[in-house]
This record gives sequence, structure tokens and C-alpha cells, in this order.
Amino acid sequence: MSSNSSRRREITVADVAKAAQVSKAQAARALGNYGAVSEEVRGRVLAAAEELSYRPNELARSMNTGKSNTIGVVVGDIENPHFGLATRGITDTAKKSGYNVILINTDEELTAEIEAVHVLLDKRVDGLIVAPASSVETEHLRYVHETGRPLVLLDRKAERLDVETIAVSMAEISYESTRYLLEAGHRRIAFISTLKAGSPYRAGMALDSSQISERLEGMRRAFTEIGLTLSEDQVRLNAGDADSIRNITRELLLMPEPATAIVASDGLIALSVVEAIQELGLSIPSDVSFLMYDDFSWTRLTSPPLTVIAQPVYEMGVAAADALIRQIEGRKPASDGPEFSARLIRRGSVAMARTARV
Amino acid sequence: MSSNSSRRREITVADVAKAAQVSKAQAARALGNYGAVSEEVRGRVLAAAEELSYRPNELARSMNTGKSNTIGVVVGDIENPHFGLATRGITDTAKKSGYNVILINTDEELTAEIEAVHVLLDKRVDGLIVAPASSVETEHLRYVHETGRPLVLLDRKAERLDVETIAVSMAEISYESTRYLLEAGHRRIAFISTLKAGSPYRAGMALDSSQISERLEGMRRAFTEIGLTLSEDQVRLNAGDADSIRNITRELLLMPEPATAIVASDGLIALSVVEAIQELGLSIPSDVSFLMYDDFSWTRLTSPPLTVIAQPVYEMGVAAADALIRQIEGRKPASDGPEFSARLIRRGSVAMARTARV
DNA sequence: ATTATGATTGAGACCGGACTCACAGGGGGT
DNA sequence: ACCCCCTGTGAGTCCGGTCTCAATCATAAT
Repeated sequence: MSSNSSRRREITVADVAKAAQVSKAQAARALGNYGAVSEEVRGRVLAAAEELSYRPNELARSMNTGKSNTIGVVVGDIENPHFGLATRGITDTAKKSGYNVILINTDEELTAEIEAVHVLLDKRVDGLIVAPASSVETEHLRYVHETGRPLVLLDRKAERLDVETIAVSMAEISYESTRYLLEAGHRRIAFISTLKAGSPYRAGMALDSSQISERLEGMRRAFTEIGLTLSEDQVRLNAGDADSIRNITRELLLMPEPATAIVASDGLIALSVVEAIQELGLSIPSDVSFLMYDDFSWTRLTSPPLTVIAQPVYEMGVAAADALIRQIEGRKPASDGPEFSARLIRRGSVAMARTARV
Repeated sequence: MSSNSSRRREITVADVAKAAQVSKAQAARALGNYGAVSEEVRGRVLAAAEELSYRPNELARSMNTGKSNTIGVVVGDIENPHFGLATRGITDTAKKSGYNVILINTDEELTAEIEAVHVLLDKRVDGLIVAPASSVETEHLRYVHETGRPLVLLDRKAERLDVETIAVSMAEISYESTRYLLEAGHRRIAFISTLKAGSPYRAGMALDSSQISERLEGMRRAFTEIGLTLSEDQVRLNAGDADSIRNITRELLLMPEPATAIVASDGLIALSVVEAIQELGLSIPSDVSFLMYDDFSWTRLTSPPLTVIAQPVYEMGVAAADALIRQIEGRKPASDGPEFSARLIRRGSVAMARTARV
């Protein structure tokens, strides 16, 4: 029973040094495993440390090494499995290199993100991984960058900011999947996103998110290519909560010329959209085709299983952490870094459009 | 443009003090908002701080206040939406009181958990929330407790350890739902859990998890009550990854006397079980009834929608954080703390057992 | 005018480690 | 025997804040 659970004060090197009858400096060297220490002294010090159940104060250590072995992660919503998985990739990788993760949720709120970044900076994290809420408002990110702190962006790019970014190029996959829908005869293809915007979508309007811009660009390109245009009223933003998603879905499907295909911008949206479709008594894909971003396991369990755009989310988390740690440790990029791309997985939720079939 | 982005060294109080032509002590008081400072000095100091874009070093601050305003959270797997939601509850609540969260994943590995706890302690977090991997091996948790650091357990209890615990009582709901299955005529009711165990399940064997023990106890009680016994070969542990879950499911359904109902111990298991059932060409609930723990949104989208045991996961995260912060701030418990209970949500995945119908 | 009272202020200690520096011994080279 | 160099060691500084303490100052009370 060496559980000398000393009540109040924590044990410090000084205590250990005294117990081992050496100078504080020697004790520190033995414990910190640096400098020159004789076997004899080392033995005594370690024994004393064990006996007192000494534990180093990482705060103190961080303070004068300037390293906290901690990285900050700022995401919009961990509850979203997309970020859950990415976070998992980050923490797994971080742990492997001896880093811990401080996680902050922003609810996709810019002000929360700005505050989060400052808090993390104040805590002297060694680097930051941010999934920026906005691709446009990036002053705070620029500040991080100027400060010299390593920074890696995840999922979304930031305009006019030269920072390593791990994201899949959305334009291409969006183009491809839109073509797929068009070829199935769909002309009224709706796109629903949580992206906050002050006004309803209009072609050419500036969007806050590089991801969404790219996706819309891809859609537009596919339409244009066959001489058509993506109609503005089919693009719905501000699909924040379950209720608004439900309403949007109803609108889209009950309007005079209803959408024949719906694309959900993420898994959370998808849940509510599919539910709303079911509530309307419509069925996928005979009444409406459905396509969603992110390949979650449950998408294989519905009937029909859902056609999805799979993104290597976990791997991107890993890559982001790798990139960040590389920056922190001052190593040059191994190569140009892997390119990540999404792919369309055709399952059963897309069919020929009604109009085309009739 | 006050972006005097000074290259190297960080700005400290000393710098601000010099710029404001006051002593370091005064500058610190003005910045830290403590002690007595004249309006005039405060003004000059704040102006100087702004000008230099001074940011306090939280590490240094923590070091001599002894408070880090950070809580540590140790969970088995954030990728599991169960913990994702709980974590969300924790971070939301923590933020509200000005605390940040350091998150560590253990993969339900005891050694990883032990290490995680020490890392967090070394970083001098103000308190810990742990979802213990084992209800039996709790030395490290006892150590935290002895150390005087506030500790709250989430989801699972720890034996012989008097620590505030936020968990739903599983015995009752398990009893209730087992009765429900029994009344539907099921006799061969299988239970699948990820819980690691050295040997196949046998009645009365010591289990590492209070949750699972309670659930089995509830099942046993329901069986006993009507003069039957829960057969040991229907309880399957070690359902770690998708493959083993699939195999277990096949075994259960292909044995001479197949299970007529399957209970999945969590959402991740459920996914693989349902998938395996579909692969076998069987259908829920006509061939086999299905019941799962955790009410995730997607359970409403399958056909039929799944009958689940809903747990107030988010609320429990909130409660855990509340309890911890209360402890940290030395306040007494408001009341006896809310009791959390799960409830059975009957949807469509449980039907009369075949044998009973014939 | 004088003293008491309280607000301001600066110097310096301190938190708990890491690290610099000066110095003591011991062994190898010549 | 003499010098050099390397290993060991302790004293003390530093990191960037907080906080104690004594000194200073102004104003109110006597």
C-alpha cells in the first residue's frame, strides 16, 4: 500500500528531490529524462517519485517548453456523424503522435467559432484544425495563421487564405451525380442544405460555404451542358432544424411542378427529408428519387437502400491531423498530400423520372 | 490597421505594462480585472493591450490559480452516436459555464482509459467525466477520487466506488421489454453485446459492465417470472466489429432452434444485425423480431420502423456536466439529481412469435 | 492643520517545471 | 605528472501570469 494519499498540495519535483536527497535540478533531470544523471541518482529519484506517487504538472511543463502537446479542433456539430467520424480520425491520429485534442462545437455559428479559436489560442494549443463555418469571413483564421500557429482546414476552403486544406473537391462529384439524375430523366432536381443565408437562393449569389458553392456549380454545369438551367426555386438553404427541413420537403413535393428528385446536403438533412417523404405517403424512388451526401451505415437498411455520395470522412480526419502534426513538428509535406474524392454509390433510391417514364 | 503582427515572441503583461507606462502588477490587475486600478490606468492599459493585441496565456494563468477551466471527458467511442450525443450535451453545458472539454477516446480499452485519466490529471483538468470501460477494474477511478479531483461517471456504474453517477437504471426497462417480447410469444430471445469477455456467457458469470449485468438481470427476471429460463446460448458477448456481429447473427438464426427475437445492445450492433438479417433473406418482424437500445433517427426510416429502447442520452450528458461543474465549484447537489429512465418505443419490428402464431 | 482611512501602486515572491552556467571529479592521452 | 574533456551536480533564472506586502497618495474626519 504505497497509497500515501497526501491530502492537499500536489507533489512537485522539489518534494521528490528532497526525498531522494538530491538537488531539484537533478531530480528534474531524472524525471524529465534529459541531461546527465548517474544511474545511482536516477534510481533514487525514480524510487522517491514512485513512493510519493509524483505526477508531473503538464501545465508547468508546457509553459516553458512552449509545447502543450494539445491540438484544438473546431467543428460545427459533433452530433453529426460526419464530424463524429472525422473527429475520430483526428483523435486516433493525434494520440498516435502523443497529442491530445480539445474539441469545441460551434453550432455553425461564426461568432462561436471566432471565440473558440481565441480560447484555443489562449490555451496555447500547438495547432488547430478548423472546419470553418464560413468560407468568406475568415479574419480569425487569418489571425491564427499570422500568429504563426499551425492551422489546417477541414472540409471547407477559406477564400484568400493560404492554408493547408483537407477537403474533397465537390464540383466534380456534384456534376457527376447531377448528370446521373439528368440521365434518369429528372429535370426538377432539388438541393437542400443547412447553409445559412439571408435570402432565398438566386443564381450567382455569393455563398458562405465553398462546399455548397462547388456543389451548386457542379449541378449548374451538368444542367448547362444539356442546354437546361437549374431552377433557383429548387435550391433551398437555411434547412437548419428538422421542422424547417420537413416544411421545405413538403413545399418541394407539393408545388404545382414538384421536384422529381431531391438531393440532401448531409446525413442529418437526409433523415428529415426521407421522413417527410414517407409522411406524405410518397415512396422512394417511384414517386421521388433521392440522393444524399455521406454514406452512413443506416443508408443501407432502408428500403430501398439509399443512393449516396460517399466521402472518405475518417481518412480526411486522419489526413488533417497528420498534416497539422507535420506542420507543428516543422517537417515539410511528404508529397502533395493525398487528394480526396467522393464517389457516387448507386443503390436503390434513384429511378427514372415519372415524366420520362410516362 | 492595428495588425502589428509582431513576429516571434508573444505579447505578455510586461510588454503591455511597458507600453502603458505602468508597473507589471498594475497592468496585470487591469487586464485580469482584479484588485484596485484607477480608471486612468485601466484605460491606458487596455488601450495598450488592444494596440499590441495582447492575449493572456491561459497556461500561465491556470498554473497559479490552479484552475484550468477545462474538463476531461473519457468515452469509449465518439463515433458511436450514443456518445456523440452525450458529448454534445456535455460540451454545450460546459461552454455555458465557461469550461472547455478535452476529449479522449478509449476504444473501450481499459489500459487506454487508465492512461487517458492520467493524462487528463497531469493536464490539471478541473474535473473528469468518464464512461468507464469496466465496472470492476476501477483502481484508476478510485485514484482520481482520492486525489480530490471531481469525477462523474456516465452511463455505467463502478463497483465499490462512491462517485456521482449519471446512468439509467437498466434492469427495469430490460425487464419491461423482455416481458413485452415474452408476451408476444417469444421464447428464444437473443441478446447481443459488444462487451468483451474471456469466455462465452454463462448464467451468473461476473460481467465487466454494470449496464449489461442489469440488462441481463432484467431479462432473467422476466423469464423466471413465467417459469422459464433465459438460455445461455442466446446471450452473445464480444460482438466487437461488424464481422463478428454478422457471424453471431447468422449463428443465432441458423441454429436448429433459432432465435425468434433479437435484442441489440446498441445502435452500432443494431446496424450490423439488421443488415445480416436482410442478407439472410429474412424479414423483420415476420421471420424474426427485433429490438434495440438507443433511439436513433434512422430507426424510424427502416421498414418496418424499429422498436427501440430510448435513452435520454443528451440530457444525461447535460446532467453529467452539470453535476461535475457543481462539484468543481463546490456547491452542494440541488436535489437528489434527476433520475433517468429509458422507455420502450413500440414501432414495428416486434411481432408475435412464429411458434405462437402457428 | 493633523491624523485616520482607504484607494493606488510597484517590487518581488511564487506556481512547477526546464534549462543555463559554473564547478567538481575521474579517466585517457602524451 | 599534466592537461583536456566528459560526466555529474547544484544554484539559480526563466516562462507569464497571480498575489502579497509595504509604500504612497488623496481625501475625510477631528
